[in-house]
Amino acid sequence: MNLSADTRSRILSTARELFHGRSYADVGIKEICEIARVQKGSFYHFFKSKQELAMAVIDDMAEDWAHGFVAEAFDRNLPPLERLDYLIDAAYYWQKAAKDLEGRVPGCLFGNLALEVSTRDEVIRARLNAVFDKARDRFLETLEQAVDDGDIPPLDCESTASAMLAYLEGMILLAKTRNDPDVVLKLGPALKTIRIEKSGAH
Amino acid sequence: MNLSADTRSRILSTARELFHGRSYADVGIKEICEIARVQKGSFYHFFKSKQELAMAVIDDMAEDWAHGFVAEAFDRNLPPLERLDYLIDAAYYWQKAAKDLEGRVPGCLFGNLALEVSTRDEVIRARLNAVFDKARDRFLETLEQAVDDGDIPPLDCESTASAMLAYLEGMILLAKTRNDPDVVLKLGPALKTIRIEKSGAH
DNA sequence: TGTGTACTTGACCGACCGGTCTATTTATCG
DNA sequence: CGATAAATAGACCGGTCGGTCAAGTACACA
Repeated sequence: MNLSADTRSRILSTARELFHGRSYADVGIKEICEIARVQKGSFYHFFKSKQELAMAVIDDMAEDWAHGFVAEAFDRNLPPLERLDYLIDAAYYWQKAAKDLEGRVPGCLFGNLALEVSTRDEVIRARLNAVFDKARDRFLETLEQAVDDGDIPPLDCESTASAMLAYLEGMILLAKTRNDPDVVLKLGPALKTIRIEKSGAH
Repeated sequence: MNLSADTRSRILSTARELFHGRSYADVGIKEICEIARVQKGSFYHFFKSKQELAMAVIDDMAEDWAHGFVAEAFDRNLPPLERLDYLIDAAYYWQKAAKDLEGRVPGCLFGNLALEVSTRDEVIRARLNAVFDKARDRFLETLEQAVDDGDIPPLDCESTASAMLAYLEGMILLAKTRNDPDVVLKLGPALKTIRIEKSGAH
């Protein structure tokens, strides 16, 4: 059980790194196995297909996110608007660290997979969609508290939360295309300016 | 010359549709040739590699963009802020039409390619970067005029222009992941709220 | 009419893809 | 110990990938 659990997690983390650093289609199972020092038979003992591996990778990373820097950034003890600053910082340092290490800004694994795979694989698309929904909920609760605290005038919290998520992904997309993590730092401040008014009151 | 030019453009438009609707890696040269009714030898007479085809597709679409709906949306005779509304509308109808036709929101070809390919292919990445730079310039001139006209208070036009581009791409990414073009419509209004202050005056 | 060039044809190539299969080793537990 | 199942090993499979090539056809201009 111990050894096998280790094998599985070695596959998982290797796949995660490779998918994130390159792309889903570009990384083959053979390569994953070689780097994880696992044989193909073992691989298919734990994952019945590449698609299932992708799902596991998504879940794994979503889990890490939820308990990692996202949890920190969206710390409820922080003033709501300050959380957004933390988030930008975290996103920046993450991309920066990856670039310093690998030479390339890898972007957001979820965004990458979404654009690469979601027209071709409905199952993966749905999973990514769920991850984005959870991320949006973090923005949502932050916005609601900010409104409650009087930090910002009332607005359509749900739409604005989605808009902020979109902006975050857009920034990272641009940073990846420019291969420059500083994009996140430079564009970050605009996150807090994003507003969608309540549809009733315009 | 006429016949061959037709062959080339048939390859180009077929590849464009397929790349946009699915992904770069998922579409093979064989399939492109079959749909374009062209033999492989002819294909390699016009394009010396799949990479070169991708470059041509990017240029082709960027050209169409520049003279198509982007030119209309960024019409200098329109009030600056109104142009942004046009842009959102155009983006929405485009995604909507594609979904009605194919059942899937295809997203933005440039964004799709950027996230799929830019960690692996420096040449394509650079080209996509140039396309984004041009798009940002459209936002830039719009913002500068809006400031000149007194429509909005002075701000860091360049950063804000990039931020708006990021937001546009982010919206489309989300719309694609949700497979719902309405996302663009719902999140569109926030585009105009995006602001990055001049770094001197904060 | 001959000749060079642009274009087309489609068979062919080695490499690699995701995935299968059988045999064998290792851990678990009575 | 013996039995059962979990895990590993790695050869193997059909199919597809991007790309090549030799042979042919169509058309320019002399």
